[in-house]
Amino acid sequence: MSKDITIYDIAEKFDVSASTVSRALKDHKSIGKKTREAIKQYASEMGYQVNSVAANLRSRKTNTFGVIVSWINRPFISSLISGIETVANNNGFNVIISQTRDQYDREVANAFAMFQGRVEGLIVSLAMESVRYDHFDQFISSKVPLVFVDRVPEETLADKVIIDNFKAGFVATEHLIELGCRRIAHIGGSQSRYIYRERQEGYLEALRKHGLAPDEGIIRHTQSLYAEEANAISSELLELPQRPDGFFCANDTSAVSVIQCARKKDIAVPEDLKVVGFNDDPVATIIDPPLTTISHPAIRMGQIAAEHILNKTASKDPEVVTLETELIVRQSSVIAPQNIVMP
Amino acid sequence: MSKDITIYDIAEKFDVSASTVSRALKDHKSIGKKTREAIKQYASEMGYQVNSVAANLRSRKTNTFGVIVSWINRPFISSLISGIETVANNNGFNVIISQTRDQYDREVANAFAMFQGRVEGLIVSLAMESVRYDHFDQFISSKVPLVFVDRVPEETLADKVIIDNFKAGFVATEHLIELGCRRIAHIGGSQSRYIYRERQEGYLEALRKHGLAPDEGIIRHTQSLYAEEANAISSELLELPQRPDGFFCANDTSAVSVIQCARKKDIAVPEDLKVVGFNDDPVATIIDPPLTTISHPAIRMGQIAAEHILNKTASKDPEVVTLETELIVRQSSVIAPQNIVMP
DNA sequence: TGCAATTACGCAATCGATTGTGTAAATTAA
DNA sequence: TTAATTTACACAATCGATTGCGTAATTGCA
Repeated sequence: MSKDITIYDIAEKFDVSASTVSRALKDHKSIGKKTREAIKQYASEMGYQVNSVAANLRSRKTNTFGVIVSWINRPFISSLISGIETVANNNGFNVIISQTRDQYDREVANAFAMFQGRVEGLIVSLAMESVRYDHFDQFISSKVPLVFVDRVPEETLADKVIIDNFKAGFVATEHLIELGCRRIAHIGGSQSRYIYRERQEGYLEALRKHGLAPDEGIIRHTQSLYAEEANAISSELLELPQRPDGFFCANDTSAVSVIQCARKKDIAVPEDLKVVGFNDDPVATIIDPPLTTISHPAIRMGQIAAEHILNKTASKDPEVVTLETELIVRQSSVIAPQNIVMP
Repeated sequence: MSKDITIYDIAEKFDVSASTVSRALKDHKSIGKKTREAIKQYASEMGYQVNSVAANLRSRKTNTFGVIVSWINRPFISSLISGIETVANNNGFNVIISQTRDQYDREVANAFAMFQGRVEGLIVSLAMESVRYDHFDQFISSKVPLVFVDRVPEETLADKVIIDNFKAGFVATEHLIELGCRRIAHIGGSQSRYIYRERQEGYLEALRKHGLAPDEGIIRHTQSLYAEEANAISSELLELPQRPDGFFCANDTSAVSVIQCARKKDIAVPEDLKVVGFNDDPVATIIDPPLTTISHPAIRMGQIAAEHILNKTASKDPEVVTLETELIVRQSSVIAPQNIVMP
């Protein structure tokens, strides 16, 4: 920031006061037409731009949203951010982003930095590790709009935009059962994250409904849902004497690992092993066979979260928005797929 | 932003001046030890946080970087941003992001918004459409550090962090030639983007070096390098009487399209058709056969760009940093791959 | 005890833009 | 022509934090 031109410079030029310039520039009617036009003309010639820092100080606003996510470079997250950015940008807001790398302490640090930065709204998808949420209390008590998305706390501390993870887990699992699977494994995420617990609960409920006994041995949890962990788990499970005939995975990355692992072991998918993932990442249509998975409306989720912040005027009770998902059936579960819209 | 506590509140409490509080809080030695400690103690109890807007106004700084990219939710871009964010965050800077959606007018609008927001540095990856760059002049003339990454203008208006696209295109194509391909098609990006022209030039140079005549009919350009366009092109080219025996694609998305299209037509990859992509997106290892491609150091590129901005003190001449890439050989080009490090 | 050297702070301007209130000058109405 | 309005703008405070300069009070030393 070098020596920019200010309203004082313009005021001096026209031998008027800064307040006149300020008003002229925003077409305030109390400024005479000639003066107004002359000032606007000159300002635009000189490339004047309001100093938003000064304006923000005066107005006590920042026009900025904060976003805290685990990693930006995950398909779901980057689409989420894309949705947030679109809405924010269309409404004159900036978006500042920080990554927790799934670490609790970074989440805390980032939350404080965002608060100090006086963001006018915060959108958060929790770190895998976090089990305490009091670093968000400052937003709530200061009435800064706060929206959790996707990886949300179980308690309703603030607005949430989510999907019905239980139902999705249930639908995915029932789909496998209806296709004849009787021994369905589950690769889940950290059970300290509500969404992964819910997906697992949905899975368990589907087993229960169909009279299948859950087997602790083939229900596994990973720290990160990364390929490495999923590879290790699937290669172990696929060597079991009683090998699973189905997998419900809490994300697509791990589902892809299962398929790749099965191929190495010459296990036919979907004939001998049916796999369902979660998210509908781009890889889902690339893997062979294409992955049956749960669609996850990332962009819309971001848009809705951003809109929630924009519309958050009165401090109403926390609101929970649940978006629809869909089971997208592809060849990793059946030979001739057909989409099933969730009721 | 509600009624936060300010240094004036604290000053009143201790019956000192605001300047004393300000100095005490930053351990200025000219403030007596007792006063200093008492003030700091009280400030932290009250949860005082400096109003960075006010501090920024006074210091004429914003501690903010701007980033302008085409789409956040592309693997390369989101990794780039991840790298930028990491460096910025570690140095106390915020990152604000905007998407051009590959539209020139949005790029212009975003550039002006960033300038008005007084970012202290701007990192840009050009929109596919942009052919004029004068909306960046304001940054240059105001000496706001400006770094172009990846999709850069041909002229060196400002710092650039790039890869050697010509060399990469050359290496990729020569790889195909050495494997016996004699009729190599190219799916390129918009030729108004320098990087895609360079990739194509490298491709052409490899053909030339090996005495192969380029065939305009199998050199195609897409607007977006999206799957749809690439599908149409590859399905057309693979129906040609003189069908190509190799494809060099300017990104992985289109290379994947080629492979999928070939499979539909029962063309064996790599036996009857060898394919090389660009970027090493996650899908490269998921597609079957895994895709031979050019590694693209997205995260490092982002880090370096951010570091450049941090270190930009004197207004030196524009600097160009060229990062190394690597041809990553996988089964889409040879049965038994082996990596080739580019010299 | 007297004077110089510290110590410990306060004052006031500054960073630009904004806005409520006040007031000359110009215009209108009577 | 004079009083009543309007018109068109200036003043000054405000948003919080920062900082150069100045000064009263305390301490040190001879």
